Amino acid sequence: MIRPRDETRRDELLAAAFDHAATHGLATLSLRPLARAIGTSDRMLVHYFGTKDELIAQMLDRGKPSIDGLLAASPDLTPGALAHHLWAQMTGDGQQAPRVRLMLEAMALALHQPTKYAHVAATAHRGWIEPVTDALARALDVGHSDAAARATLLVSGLKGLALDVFVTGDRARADAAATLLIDAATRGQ
Amino acid sequence: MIRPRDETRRDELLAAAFDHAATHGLATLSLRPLARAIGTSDRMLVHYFGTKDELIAQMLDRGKPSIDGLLAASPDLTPGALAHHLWAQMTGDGQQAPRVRLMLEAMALALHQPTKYAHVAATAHRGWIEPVTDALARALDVGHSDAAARATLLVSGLKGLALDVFVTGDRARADAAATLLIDAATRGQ
DNA sequence: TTGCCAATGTAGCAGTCGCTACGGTTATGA
DNA sequence: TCATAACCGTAGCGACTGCTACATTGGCAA
Repeated sequence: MIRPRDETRRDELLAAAFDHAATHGLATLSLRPLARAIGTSDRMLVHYFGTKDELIAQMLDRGKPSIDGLLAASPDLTPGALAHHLWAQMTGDGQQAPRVRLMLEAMALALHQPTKYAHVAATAHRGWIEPVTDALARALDVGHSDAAARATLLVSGLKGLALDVFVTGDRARADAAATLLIDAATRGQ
Repeated sequence: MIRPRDETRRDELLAAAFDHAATHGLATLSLRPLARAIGTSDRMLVHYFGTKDELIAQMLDRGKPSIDGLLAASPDLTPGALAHHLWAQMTGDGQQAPRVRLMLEAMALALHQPTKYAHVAATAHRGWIEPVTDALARALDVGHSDAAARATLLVSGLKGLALDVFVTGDRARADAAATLLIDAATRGQ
């Protein structure tokens, strides 16, 4: 190869595209407005990513590891405290909430466009379920299958509650439900 | 008025459009393919409904998944048994599942297109939360606020789990999580 | 230095979008 | 009966879609 690809520029564009999608949504995403917003052209997005679908797949893949940081950042907290922290991050004003919204949108779009979104949505979703399963299995000293059920209750249940709070804005009701859910998922035996 | 509007035809078209949207999704819905599929023309959809957005709003309003029927049909079941029945209906092959999927999609789309979907999504959502709150308050003899938290956990939590099972296909893990969730939501105090 | 190829701009293609203008047909209340 | 408005087909508008062809520039390796 005479001249290597500019991977740095590519990563910059992917990050900017992800941020844009996280705040503006996937369903209405189109190349020209996206490119204009992040300071490039549709021509270049196709140049770096091939197709729009490929760009979306790589964007969603990029947003996946965000839960590892949360789990690793506070290894000494109890599972319950960690889960409450997770819930606060999912529904708060930080940078996690837009990612959660993006994943929820991807999962919902996968319902009727499986070939386009199902794989990336499932991959991204498992990227949350599996680390939480491992963490719960360790912290609660339960079997893998029990831990998987608890992790599913935590991650998917909290996602449903997050959707509720995003749409209805009724935070108090959702907080109470989240507390019930976290108790159930982290209770011994 | 010389000739009255044909409300019958309008209702037929609305029902057919709803069925089509429930199986093919909202995000990619467009007038021409929809019209072709239900035996009319985009011209007539605009004639009867004014705009595409108005058609969508009326479709979602019409197709609110009806939990009332489920609650009224089996008034003698325990809340736990009712909730398991609800879970089976949401994720099964009956006619509730497509409606649930449509509502999930509408809620997800409302995240980033609030003016277009938020009202219908929130309305449909409250149409589930409130009856379940009342039913739980009666059956468990708990206060309204406690019942609201439990109802939220049930309805929104199960929606999150349903999204999980739709996307990952891992029904066993989701069923186990649903059982944990239902226990937590219906346990006495 | 030179030759290759990534990077990037400009135009444009074929298709779809929501929606409308126009005109003809049909049913119905007056 | 007849005027009027609903009904409905055909055609098309302007905007947008993902994507591509073509040309030019510029940096790196040989």
